[in-house]
Amino acid sequence: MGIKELARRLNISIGTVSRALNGHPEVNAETRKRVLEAAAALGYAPNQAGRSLRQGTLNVVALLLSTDLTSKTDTMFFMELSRGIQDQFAEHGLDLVIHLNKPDLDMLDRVKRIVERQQADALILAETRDNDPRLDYLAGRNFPFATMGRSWSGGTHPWMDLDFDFAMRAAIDRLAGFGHRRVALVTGDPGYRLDTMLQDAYRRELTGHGLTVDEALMIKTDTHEEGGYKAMTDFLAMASPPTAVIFPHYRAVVGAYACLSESGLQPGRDVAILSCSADTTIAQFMAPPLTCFRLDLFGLGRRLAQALLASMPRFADSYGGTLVQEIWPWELIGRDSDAFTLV
Amino acid sequence: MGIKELARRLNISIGTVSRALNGHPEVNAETRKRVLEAAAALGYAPNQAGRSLRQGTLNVVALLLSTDLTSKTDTMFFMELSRGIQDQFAEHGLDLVIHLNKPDLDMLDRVKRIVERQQADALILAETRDNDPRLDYLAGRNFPFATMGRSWSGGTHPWMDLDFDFAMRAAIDRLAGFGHRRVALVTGDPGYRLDTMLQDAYRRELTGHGLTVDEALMIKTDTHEEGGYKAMTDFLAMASPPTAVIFPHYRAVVGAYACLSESGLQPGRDVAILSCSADTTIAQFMAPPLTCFRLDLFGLGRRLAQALLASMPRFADSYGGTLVQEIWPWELIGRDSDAFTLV
DNA sequence: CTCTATTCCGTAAACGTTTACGACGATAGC
DNA sequence: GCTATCGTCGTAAACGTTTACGGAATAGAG
Repeated sequence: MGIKELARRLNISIGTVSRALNGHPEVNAETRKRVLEAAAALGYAPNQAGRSLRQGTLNVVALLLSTDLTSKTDTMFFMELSRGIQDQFAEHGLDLVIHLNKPDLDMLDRVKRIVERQQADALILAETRDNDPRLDYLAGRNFPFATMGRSWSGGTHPWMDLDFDFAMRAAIDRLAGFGHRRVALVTGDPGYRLDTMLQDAYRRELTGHGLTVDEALMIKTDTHEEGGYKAMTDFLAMASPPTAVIFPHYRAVVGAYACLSESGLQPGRDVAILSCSADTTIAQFMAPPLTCFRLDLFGLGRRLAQALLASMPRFADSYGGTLVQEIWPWELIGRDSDAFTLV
Repeated sequence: MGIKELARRLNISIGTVSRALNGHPEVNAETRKRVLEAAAALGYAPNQAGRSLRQGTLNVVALLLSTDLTSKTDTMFFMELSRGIQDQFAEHGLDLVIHLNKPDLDMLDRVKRIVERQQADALILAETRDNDPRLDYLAGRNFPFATMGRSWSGGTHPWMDLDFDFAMRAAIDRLAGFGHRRVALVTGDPGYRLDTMLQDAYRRELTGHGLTVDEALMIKTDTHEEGGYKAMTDFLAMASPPTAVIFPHYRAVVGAYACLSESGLQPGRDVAILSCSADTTIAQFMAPPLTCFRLDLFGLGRRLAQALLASMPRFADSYGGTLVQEIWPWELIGRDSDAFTLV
């Protein structure tokens, strides 16, 4: 059922049929009605390959994630984010598809392949690194893209990010208010923009509160359960362990809880645990419930999609065409995991 | 940089260039070498739209998931599964892309769109229901697809599934061995094939062990943290609560743990908790560690991909062309959450 | 009635590939 | 020396759309 067959049955030229389907003005209202009805009745849907070939556009935007990421950090974050992105794209008939990159394949190669084979009209990248060759490549080819998370690379491209400065300030405010003076931070492997920003903000806020920065209290490790477990083990083995630990990634908290439980210690009584991650359902049901940050992931996804659309020539006029680089707000949700005053 | 431009620079016809790139035999070894080198040097990559239009194939297989699923159940399962699928597809130059369906869109409509607009060569579906119109539609259109999970619909299509009969037998064997006689089961909303199979197996194994089936001990609710919390609350409010509870979905366990903790009860001492879910890292780091099932998700993904490929005419000869409908094994990993003998 | 403007629609080219077909020269068989 | 075979390659059609262009019919203006 191509457009040719549809036109034949209607006894109309395929040019007119195409125009009718695509809402061009120069077609009689009566014939348009006939065409649309016939298309619906016969279940006609335009072939993407043909359309793409002609207009050089696919109506597909790809979100590239690594399976490494998805097995090591919070997958829920991206699922919710995707919902928002998709919602915004739907208004323009765009589809979002997720490409998962295998760990043995270089991310840059994967990006190149998507661009060169024209498998998407635009890209959304996450897991941005301090220096990220993927962004430089895309910027160099003038390929539309947006990132979740800042980077030093890529020049002026649209991005959305979270307010890590605020998060650290709120976190250390709270912990200092509870009387803590030895506050630790457990981040991921160096190189990710996210982690370096957290470290910087951590240092700044500590000194801002008149506390000394102890490098031994900054552990860089895997951001999943096992990393959290190991970090907590290391802390407990110290001569003077921290009284509070910030785990930006919530999955690390699960490991830390397990470690404490094995030692007969209890989060929220013996050690304060605080996370800078997005508030997932699980945080609320941990024992004790975890202090973390609530944000509107769906809205963030929508905004990220808007940022990208504003940078695409086809859609720029609908969005004012301005460059979007924004910090998305979130809010600290105090729960029991750190709610006790140090004596 | 189309093939035309490439041919022009080499002073060869585009036909020969195409043949050289695609490994056809009727091209001189010397010219093939020249073509391949030039293609690599100039960064030529075939345009997918053009290729698709001509051969009617995209080299893309879509995995369709609902965001409803991803926000309510175990996302890790599908991430790991995808790795395996992708690994197998890579051997044939196929790409896997994930389409997320918004809850307000009917899954069947989404399937239809992918098929009619030809956005993929084949489909992989999950979340199979007892009666699943998606499968009937695909089977009717003769569109290649495979499912993760059985169904009554769709006729003879390839699928992979988990051995729920074995899981229930192993679980109830173990719990009965610990002396339990009142074993509860918390499954998801009715309609999902997975849940009905679990319920059937549960009934069968209970009677097989000489235990009576108490319908009050079978709760159907949401399969995430909140559902687990509620179910456990209901159990505790009963006149004679169950001494053991099977939560097939591990996220529900998190809620159950929280509920028990609030009541001053401890899993693995006061109540036995056992899960039939795949063993994720988090299960191992819960307090106490969760008894559940270990399986090779990567291998399962590969096998699922093989099942699909065997049903696709293009690849059938590489796989013997036989129909694959298999039950994938898993193994019970006993941990502390249920490891105590009832007195 | 003529001229022009407008409305609507058909024709055909173009997008980038792959591939059936035929052509050409070289080699071999007789 | 004629034909048959083989290896290699160029030509052109085809895939399903969209759209620039031009033409026919109609309406409006004078």
